[in-house]
Amino acid sequence: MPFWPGVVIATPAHSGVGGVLSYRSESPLTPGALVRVPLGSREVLGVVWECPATPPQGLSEAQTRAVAAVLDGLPPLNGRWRQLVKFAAQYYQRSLGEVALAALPPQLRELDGTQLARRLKKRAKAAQAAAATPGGLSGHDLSAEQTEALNALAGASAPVLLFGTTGSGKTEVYLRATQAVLETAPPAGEAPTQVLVMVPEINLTPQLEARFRERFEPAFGVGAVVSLHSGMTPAQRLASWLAAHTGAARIVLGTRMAVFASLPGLRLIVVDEEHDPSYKSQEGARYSARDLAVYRAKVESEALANAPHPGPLPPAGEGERPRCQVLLGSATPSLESWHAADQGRYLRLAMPGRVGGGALPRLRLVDMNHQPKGAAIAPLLLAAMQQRMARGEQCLVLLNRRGYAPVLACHACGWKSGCPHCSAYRVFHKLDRTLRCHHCGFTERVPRACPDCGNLDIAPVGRGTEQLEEQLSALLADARRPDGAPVRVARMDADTTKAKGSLQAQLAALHSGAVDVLVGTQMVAKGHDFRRITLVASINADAALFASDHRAPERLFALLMQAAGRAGRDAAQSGASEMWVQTWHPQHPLFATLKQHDFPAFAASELREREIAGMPPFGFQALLRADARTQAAAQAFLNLAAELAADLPQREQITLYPAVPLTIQRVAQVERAQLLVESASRGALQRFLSAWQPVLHACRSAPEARGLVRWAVDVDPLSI
DNA sequence: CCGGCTATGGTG
DNA sequence: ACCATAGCCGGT
Repeated sequence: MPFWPGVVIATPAHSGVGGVLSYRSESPLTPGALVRVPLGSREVLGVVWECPATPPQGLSEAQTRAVAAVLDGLPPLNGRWRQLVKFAAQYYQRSLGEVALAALPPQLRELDGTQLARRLKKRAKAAQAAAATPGGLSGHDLSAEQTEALNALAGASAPVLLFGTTGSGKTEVYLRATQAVLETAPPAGEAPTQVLVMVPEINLTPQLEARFRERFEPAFGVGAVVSLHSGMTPAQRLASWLAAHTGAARIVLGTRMAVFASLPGLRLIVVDEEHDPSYKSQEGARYSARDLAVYRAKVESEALANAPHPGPLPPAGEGERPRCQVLLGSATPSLESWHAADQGRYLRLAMPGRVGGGALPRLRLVDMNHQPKGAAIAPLLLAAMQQRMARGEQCLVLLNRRGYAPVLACHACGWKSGCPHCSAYRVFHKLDRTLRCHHCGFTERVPRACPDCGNLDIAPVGRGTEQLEEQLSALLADARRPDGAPVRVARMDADTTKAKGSLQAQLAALHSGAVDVLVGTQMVAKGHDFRRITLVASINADAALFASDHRAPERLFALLMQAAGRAGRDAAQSGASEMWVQTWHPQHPLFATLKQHDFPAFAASELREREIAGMPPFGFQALLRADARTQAAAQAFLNLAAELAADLPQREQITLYPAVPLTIQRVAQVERAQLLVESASRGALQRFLSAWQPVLHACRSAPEARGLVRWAVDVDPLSI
């Protein structure tokens, strides 16, 4: 008496109903079990989604093939995990199998049952060797604000938005909240309790991992804390994933991909810097790990593991403490989360003070209209920096542009260093004498003379971190530290940190005091704990003020706030810490709220504008993106898709905008275009997009779209 | 006339 | 997605 398991595999949506393929098996298989199944001429990894005892409709028994192997050494993926995957696939318009398989470590696809058994055995052995040594957890004193936040968190039934200023001790709150969860014994027969902590960038995992290990390994054993991100080797990723899946790992730290980790005992999800755009994936399923974290906590809290659709949450502050909580932390929350808190869907907890009572740096605006022409750094700012260094303090100088100059130009004929493959300029990198395209990677030696007219007078236009480093070194050549030594300027950006270990080395140099001035891109603004920095300067932030992207102001506010947070972390020095911002528009209202460190006022004003414009979080958006050999083909695909949407359900609640080229129209010889889809109703948008999907598949092979390379739907896009 | 590359189709 | 197959140019 055979069974007909429905299996999902890593294929796009058009194959089979919902992407579930039926196979045959002599014994019943548990949903969530991992299997190897034949597909055409090869064998692929799949996840059992259902296992009916009746044959699938419309298929004869002869048309179904037998499951090749069951990876029965592994416990099946539970119903809550499957519900998360199902939701993500539906919401972001991808196939179930694609999302499910992307959520599993890639190495799992290559292992057979025996190899897997060996890995699991190795894992179990390691876990035994690393058994916890009894003992308490070593923690510091908490501030009153931290204590209050933790108490409120303990009773919260809704997602919690921890609005804590830079230096307010959010990480300590995460650690204590984690501790409280891990110390709670699970009900008999249930998996050991687990916590997921997400950070926006791989760079930020090592220091966080160190803090969590230090705090929890003594009590929970080596191996209780694991990381999960794309920078790990396939073997490491598999090991971490298995540890999480089997419950051996109690804490998983990771980037956005970690939201899909199998965590059978999950009781708390922390999303640090929840506003960070890195949580939104930009390829494959374009999911928001922050939004999925909120959804996942809800699913994990459902009483029944296999409940098909989780119900609505009670209002914030009421009802039972959920089985799994979610804690979103930021000094400058996303407007989406802020609005959710305004509406009472999230519980907002504020920590406005800095640990140790230090003050936030004072904002000083430099009006660039009244500065000497061409000066990178205003004289007043330079003088302030010199004073700091004379006192043995450090300065951080932010410029969001790597390389020496964004363009190289010929003064005789007007040639510019354009990229032959992209509609963008190649950046001049002086150190290795190259022109590099930051979009497609195309790199060439800098030409000796203008390639068009042969003129030798080709010169950099604009300024990047390489040049700023050079200029600051020259300007500070005579500056001295208290010990009489010359001042040292260093640079930190993607170019100086890409070698393995170089970021750590640079951070160490800064901590040891070997560096006095650090020039860097936004990378330096993020999370790193700089102790002796008392002055932070932003050299050129204006571009973001007038960008057409409606999210530009909030990103600028977050960046400057975050950068400011690097200053004065050492309470002893914080009295006089300063944030300098050079701008051509000192009267811009953004700076008024920044000066007051008044994020709530900034958020309120941004939200008012969003509401008037029907923008998120008041309206809902999706993008249909197309890449093609020609711009015409890309737009033809989009226009056809729009035309053929005429009779789709919910069409009257949807606005389809005309197809337009992207700002950077061509990248790596591919022309790019997009079409904005808008609706006042999230549900209507969802139903429309689902119905549109088969139309889009059909448009793919339309003659006018000849040359189409690929297309994708981006739900809740970050930039439009 | 075979081989390599790109376009098209199918997978249970 | 991945793989297989069919269709178009170059060496011989």
